Amino acid sequence: MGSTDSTGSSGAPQPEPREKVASGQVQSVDRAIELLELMADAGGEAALSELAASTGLPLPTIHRLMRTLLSRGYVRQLPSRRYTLGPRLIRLGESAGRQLGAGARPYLTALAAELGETVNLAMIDRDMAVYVAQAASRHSMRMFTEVGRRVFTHATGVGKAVLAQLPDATVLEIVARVGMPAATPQTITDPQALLTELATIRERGYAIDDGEQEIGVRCFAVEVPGAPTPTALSISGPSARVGYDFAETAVPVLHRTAAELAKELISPGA
Amino acid sequence: MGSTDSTGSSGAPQPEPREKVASGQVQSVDRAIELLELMADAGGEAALSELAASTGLPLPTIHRLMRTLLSRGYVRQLPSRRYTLGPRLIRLGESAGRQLGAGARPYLTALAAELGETVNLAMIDRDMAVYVAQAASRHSMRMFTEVGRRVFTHATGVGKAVLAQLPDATVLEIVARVGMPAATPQTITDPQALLTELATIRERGYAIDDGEQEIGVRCFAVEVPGAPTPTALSISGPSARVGYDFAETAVPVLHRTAAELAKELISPGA
DNA sequence: ATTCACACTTCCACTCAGCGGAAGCATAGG
DNA sequence: CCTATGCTTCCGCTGAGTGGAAGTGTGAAT
Repeated sequence: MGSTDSTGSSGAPQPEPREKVASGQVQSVDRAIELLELMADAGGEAALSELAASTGLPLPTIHRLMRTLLSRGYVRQLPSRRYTLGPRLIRLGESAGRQLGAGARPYLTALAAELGETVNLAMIDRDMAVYVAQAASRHSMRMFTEVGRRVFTHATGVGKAVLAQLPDATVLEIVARVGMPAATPQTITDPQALLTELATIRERGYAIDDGEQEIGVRCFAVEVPGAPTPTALSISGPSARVGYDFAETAVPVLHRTAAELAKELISPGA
Repeated sequence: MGSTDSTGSSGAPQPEPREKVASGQVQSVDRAIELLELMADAGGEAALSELAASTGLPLPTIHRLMRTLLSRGYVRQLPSRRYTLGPRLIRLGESAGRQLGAGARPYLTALAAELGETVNLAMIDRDMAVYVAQAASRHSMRMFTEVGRRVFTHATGVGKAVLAQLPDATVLEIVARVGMPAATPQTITDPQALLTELATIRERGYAIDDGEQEIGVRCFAVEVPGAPTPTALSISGPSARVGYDFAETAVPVLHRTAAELAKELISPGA
């Protein structure tokens, strides 16, 4: 992205660039996606008029787009005429998750088995980090997988490991957009402190999250080098079990696995 | 696919009705969705030219659509320039799943606890049944949830319970489109036999799947009456534990829960 | 029971977004 | 180095998409 901007200097009688769809893209598709996202933000349900209010688009336009989504099963319509996200999206999401976590799973499972703690793979999605695969340790078998969950980048191991792959300017843009809320007293909440931390991470070769996301949980994370989308691999567990000495064992294994994962992600099945 | 073929004979200058998008819908959105679906069918990954071949659309058109999806994170692009489904879809699918299984989960969990077997909620999606929520029994804790999985309607308890809510003509259309492959020797593979079975289900008030999907697994399923999309609730387990006498206990509870679910699905949180 | 108000849906003519043929680039293979 | 293949950009034409206005249904108020 970051395409047609910053060159607003010329005094040409520009007809107001605004926040239009980046050129070379399809307006109606972009709008349809915006509607889906809005519904997701609203908890998966919305009325037509609510969508109109949020987007500023005229009702007939939205209605037509929703009809299209409806016929494809991407949204459903309740008897109250309100819309909800549809069953077909589950399938797509599953497929995407499988694709992303595809070759990854065996590596993660092996890693979790070897180190005995929970392993996560996450990549950046807009301004957040999204978990795309997980191998749980036997200790904490959770009913609900974390896959699909989005977390702030500044407050998690994987998040910081991902940010460390980006230029500082981009990092600042991200935190400017989404902010840096504190999840715990340990969370980094200052942009400059974050940049310093990222420099340390690049130097050291791995990120540490020491109760910054959840008190009592420590996490070591490394980048997956050369992944198509900035990606990170982490291992985490209770501070009691996951001490700093644990890093000496874990980090080399993480790096090795990350390198293998990189190959797998770039040319699947190769 | 199968679009502009076979009718090469007539010399009439017919503007060719074809398999157009139903009127009042948005062509480009429909096409974008088709691309996503194709990618999912192809295992989550495809090259531009493959998509062109499958859809019959010209390359530039597809390229533009993919660019839009790309910028929204609905697809990613590998260094090989091939496309894969993107991380953002996971989030959407999660949200859709949460929405669909929303109020349902507590009911399912209670039901699973009360009856001690795995409970599933499924709804129809095109020509298949898709699981939208599950509460597993303690017996068989699976690593991978079944949520999102799509199954044939004719070979499963939930499937048949869903079909029983549809007119025979619609049922025949569905099986004509997707066929009736046998999952086990018990699977119903004849359309007429299926219609007879559905009549029995409507009469009896619940569906039985006796090893038709998987040998040794029995399942009782009831419709969720008045759901916006035809939906069914089932309980299933090994034939050894789930005998026919079990139905006497289970079915009334299933019916009661289904009725409660119906209310919940129609007006969430009410 | 009747009216009113609101929200959704359909209609239709204008027009600009989207389309796709053709030309331009990269990248892999010879 | 050259060729082949497949992706990407360009650009003028046009019909798909748009959105104002009118219609319809539903639920609340009187």
